[in-house]
Amino acid sequence: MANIDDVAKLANVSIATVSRVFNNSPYVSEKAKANVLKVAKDLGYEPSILARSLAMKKTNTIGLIVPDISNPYYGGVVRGIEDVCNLYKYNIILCNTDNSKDKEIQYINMLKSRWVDGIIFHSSYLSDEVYKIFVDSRIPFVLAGRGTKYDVPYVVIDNKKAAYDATEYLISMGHKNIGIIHGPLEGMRETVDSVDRLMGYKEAMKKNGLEICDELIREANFKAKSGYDATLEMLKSGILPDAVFAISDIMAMGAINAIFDFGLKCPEDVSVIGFDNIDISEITRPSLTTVAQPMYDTGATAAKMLIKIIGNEILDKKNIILKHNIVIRNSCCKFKNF
Amino acid sequence: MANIDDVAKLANVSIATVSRVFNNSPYVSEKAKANVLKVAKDLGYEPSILARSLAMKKTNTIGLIVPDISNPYYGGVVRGIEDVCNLYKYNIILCNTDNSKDKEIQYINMLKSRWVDGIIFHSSYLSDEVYKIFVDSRIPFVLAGRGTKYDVPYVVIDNKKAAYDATEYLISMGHKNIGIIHGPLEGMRETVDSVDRLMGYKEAMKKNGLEICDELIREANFKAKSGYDATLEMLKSGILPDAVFAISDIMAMGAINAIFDFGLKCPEDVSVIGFDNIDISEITRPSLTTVAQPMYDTGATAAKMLIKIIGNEILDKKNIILKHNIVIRNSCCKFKNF
DNA sequence: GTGAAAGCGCTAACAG
DNA sequence: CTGTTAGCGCTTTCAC
Repeated sequence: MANIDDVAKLANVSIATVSRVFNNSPYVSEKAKANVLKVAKDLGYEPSILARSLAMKKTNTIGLIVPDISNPYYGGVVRGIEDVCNLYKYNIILCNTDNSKDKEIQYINMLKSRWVDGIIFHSSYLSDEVYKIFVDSRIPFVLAGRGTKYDVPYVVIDNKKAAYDATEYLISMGHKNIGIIHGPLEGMRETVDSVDRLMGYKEAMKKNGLEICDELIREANFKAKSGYDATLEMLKSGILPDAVFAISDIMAMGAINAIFDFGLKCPEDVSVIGFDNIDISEITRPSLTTVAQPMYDTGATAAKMLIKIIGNEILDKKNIILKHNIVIRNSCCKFKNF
Repeated sequence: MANIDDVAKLANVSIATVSRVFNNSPYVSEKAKANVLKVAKDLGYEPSILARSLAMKKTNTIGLIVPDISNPYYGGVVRGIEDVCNLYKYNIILCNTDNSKDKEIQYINMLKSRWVDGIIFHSSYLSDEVYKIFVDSRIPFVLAGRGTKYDVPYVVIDNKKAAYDATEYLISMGHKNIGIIHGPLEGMRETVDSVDRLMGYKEAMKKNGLEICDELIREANFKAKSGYDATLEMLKSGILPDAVFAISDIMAMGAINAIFDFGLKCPEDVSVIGFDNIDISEITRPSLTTVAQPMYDTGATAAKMLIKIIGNEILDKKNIILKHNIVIRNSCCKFKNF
C-alpha cells in the first residue's frame, strides 16, 4: 500500500503538505491540495491510522468489556455504544469475559497496551482488584449497567426503585399475595441486581402494609427452567400467590408456564410481571407486562460520557441513573372482585 | 507510561535486548532477561502493541462487519468469532452496518487504514461494489453466513437443503397442505435466504408428489407481526394448511398466535416449524420445532479460516457448509388419522 | 549475547 | 503557504 512518502514524491511536495491535506489544515494552497488529493486517489492512498495513533498518542479506539455478547441484553447495550462511537469517529474493540475476573484483567491489560483512549466496562461486579487496575492504568473508563461504592463514572438504572414500582403496580391492581422470583444473592453473577430488586420488592410490600411471606420469595438462576421450578414450588407451598414478580423476562416466561401446568391461568388466576423487556416479550401469549430496561440508552449514554472524559470535558453528572418504565401488556390483570 | 527506553536505561542494556526479552528470543542471557523483567515490572512496563504493529506491519486485529449486533443471531456468531480470536491472540473491531452498503464501504476503508490483518464480513448480501473493494484492498477476508458467486472463502449453511428437510419433516408426519411464510424475495435484506428456502420448500413438495398451491405461499418481513398477518391471511384464504413452515422463529411465533386467534390449535390442528433455533424457542408454548442454525460455529469456523489465511496456511476447503439440524419440540405433530 | 542504527508511516514544531 | 526534522515505541538487520 502506498504511504505518505509515495504521495509526496509523486505530487512534488513534502510529506508535511500531504499530512496537512489529510488533516484539513487551512494552510495549504488550493492548488497543492487538489494535486495531492489527485495523486493520493491514483495511488489508492489512505493514511495509516496506526502510524497516526502512534504519533499523536491517541487511537480513537475504545475498549468494550462485556460478559457475553450473545446475550441479547448486551447486544442492545453494545449497539448503543457503537452507534455513538461511530458518530464521534471512534471504533470499538470487543471483549467477552463471561464475568471471569481473570479474563477481565487480561483484557484490560491488552487494551492498555493497545493504547485505547478509554474503556467501557460492563460486568456483573466491579471487584476491588479490577478497580485498582483501572486506576493504576490511568485509562479513562466508565461503568455501564452497574454501580459501585467507588467514585467512578457509571450509568445504571435504579434497580431497587424499578422493583419497587413493579411491585406497587401489582399492588395497585389489588394483589396482596405477591411472590417474587429473584436470582442468586451470593457469589458474583448478577448478584447486585438480585439484591437490589429483592429489596425494592420488600420495601413496596411494607410501605403498603402487606405481609412479606417467605414462602413467596424464591431464588432461581435467571434461566427459564429455574423460573419454572421456583414458581411451581411456590404454587405448591400452600400459600397461593395472586401475582408473581420475576426479575427477568426469561424467568417470567418460565413462571407463566408453571402456572399453566399447575392448572391455573395467567393472568386470570395469577398475574406475572417480568423485567428487561426483551424483544420477544411482546409476542408470547400472554404478552408480558414487564419493567423495561433501556439497553440501547445505557450503551449510548456510557459512550457519550466516556468520549467526554477522553476529551477532558467536564461531566455535568458523574453518575447517571436512566429511567426504567413499566410496559403494560397482557400478563397482569386486576385481582378478582377488585 | 514507561516505554522501552526507560526499561533499557534502568536495566543497563540496549533497547534491542529489552525487545528480545519480550519476544522470547533465545539469544538473551538468563541474567539479562531476569534483570530486564524485574525492571519492567517495577516500572509497570507493557510493550505497546501499537508501535509493535507499525514495526511489524501486523496488528493481530480482525475487523468484524455485521448488520446489527443487537440481533441475537449475530450475537451468537460474534461470540464464536471472539472466542476463537482470543485463543489465537487476535482482537476484534466491531462494526454495525444495518446492511447499508455505504456503511459497509465506509467501515471496510476504516479497517483498511487501521491495518487489520483480516475481515470477517457478514451481510445480507455481497454486492459487486463491496466485492471489488475487498479485492482491491488485498485484505484477507471471509464471508460468514452468506455464499456468493465469487470465488471467495465463506462459511454458510445449505439454506435450500435446510428448507427441504424442514418441509420433508412435515411431509413425513402426513401433512399435505403445507404452507410457507417466507421473507422478501427482492431488495437487499435477507433476500438470498428467502429465495433459497422457498426453493427448498418447493423442491420437497414436488419430489413428494404434493401440489404447490399459491394460496399457501406467503411473503412476510421477518417480524412477528408480519408472520402473524401472513398466516391469518393464509388461514382465511379458503384452503386450510395442516402445517406451516415459517423461515424464522420469530415469524413462526407470529404464525402460532394467528392459528390460535383463528380458533385453531397448534399443533393439533396446524403444525408449525420455524427456523433459527433462537434461545426462547424452547420456552414458548408450544415449544417450537425448528431448524437449528449453528450461529456460534458459523462465527468460530469463519474466524479459524481467516486466521489460517492470514498465516498463509492453505485451506483444505475454501467454502464450508455447516450442518443444520432439526430440533424437534412440540409445535409439530402427526396429521390426524395418519 | 549484545548494541547501534535504520526503519515502520505519520504528526508537529520550527524555520523560512 | 511549504519544507525540514525530530520524534512516537518498537523490531530487526548487521556488526562486534
